[in-house]
Amino acid sequence: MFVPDGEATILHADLDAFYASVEQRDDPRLRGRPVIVGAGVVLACSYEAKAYGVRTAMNGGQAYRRCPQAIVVQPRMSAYSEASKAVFAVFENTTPLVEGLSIDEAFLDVGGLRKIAGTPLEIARRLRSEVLAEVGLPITVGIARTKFLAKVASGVAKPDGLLLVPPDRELEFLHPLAVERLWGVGEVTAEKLRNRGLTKVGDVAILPEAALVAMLGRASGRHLHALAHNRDPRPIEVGRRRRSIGSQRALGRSPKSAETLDAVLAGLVDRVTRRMRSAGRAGRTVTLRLRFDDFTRATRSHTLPQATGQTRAILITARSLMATARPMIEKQGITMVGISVGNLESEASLQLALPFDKAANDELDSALDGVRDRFGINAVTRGNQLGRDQGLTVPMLPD
DNA sequence: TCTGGGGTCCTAGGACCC
DNA sequence: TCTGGGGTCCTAGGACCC
Repeated sequence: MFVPDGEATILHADLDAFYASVEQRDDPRLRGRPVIVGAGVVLACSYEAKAYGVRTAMNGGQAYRRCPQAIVVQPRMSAYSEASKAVFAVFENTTPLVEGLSIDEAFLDVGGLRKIAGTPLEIARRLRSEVLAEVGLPITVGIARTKFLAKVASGVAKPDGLLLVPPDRELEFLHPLAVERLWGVGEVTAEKLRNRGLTKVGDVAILPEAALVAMLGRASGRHLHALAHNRDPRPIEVGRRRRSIGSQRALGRSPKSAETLDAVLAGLVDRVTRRMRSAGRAGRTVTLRLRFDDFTRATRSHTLPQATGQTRAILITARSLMATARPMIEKQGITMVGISVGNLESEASLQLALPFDKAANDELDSALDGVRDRFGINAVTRGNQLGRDQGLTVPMLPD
């Protein structure tokens, strides 16, 4: 039996049904009951709702048919972000080696803490009880020798679980699992594998790397081959920074005038640039994202010579991208518009190159407030089936 | 009433430079 | 007349994740 070097010292900590758990924590009437967070689409659902077949990203009508008695609540993003900060404080208190993956999950390396804090298993047990005691949320922890395996372990252990994969039993654990358990295998890849009779990780592990590369492309093939053989040398990366900041908005199916689209665009740019400035980031590449009636998508992007966080510069760029996309929009009917800014730099480097003109920017911000008021784009509400059935009107824009 | 909103990474072709 | 190889950046599209 192959026994890899090293010990299982990587923890993957993942909050269970995060948004829904925060709602149940804050409203005792929701505890023990099926809870759905989200308006037109399920952003999160409690395990009680999952038992009825409700899933994240399911549309509202479908969720309602599966679980009519579910309680639907509007998302409260600020509450989630606060809860996330509190949980990450517990992580940081456990070890300095924390790599955040998203609002509700992180890797922690607890190797080297044995003398002062105990074994990884002991540390994980304590972490779970501290998160519960201090933040009031259930959290699942997977422990393994690699990041990938720790994440698979927490996925298997959910909800409210703890699972350690001993280094001498890794393949025994991994190979019977469904390929969908592998990080990076979604619907499309799973279907390609299924078509060739590959449903378990062990099935994939039998194939030579070249066969997987031919099937899935170079990066995906190599990635999958490595994971199926349990190779994942990536260390914990502390202090990763975001590479883009964006905002998007669904528009419904009715036709949009050019003025309405421009107001929506201005609102999105305004929101994105405010977030950039408060994060102290500036960016060079502006991307316009569009979705059409038939759910096809398109992007148009432009890279500026200098990074900026100014509303005016980003808006001018966004407008010209929109102009190039005009014929497509008229032909296909637009249902979603988004703006994101990438190639981010920190604002400190920006200050050297391009002084920030606060007065001009504030002036533009207030002009944009006027645009928003005129078109009411932040006040738009659109009732939906779930909301109406609950006697609620669910706003499309929580802000 | 089918279809949020926030991200990451990879691929592939073309422009451009050396 | 024919004709390198390598590298970087930009743009557009696509898969995937939470």
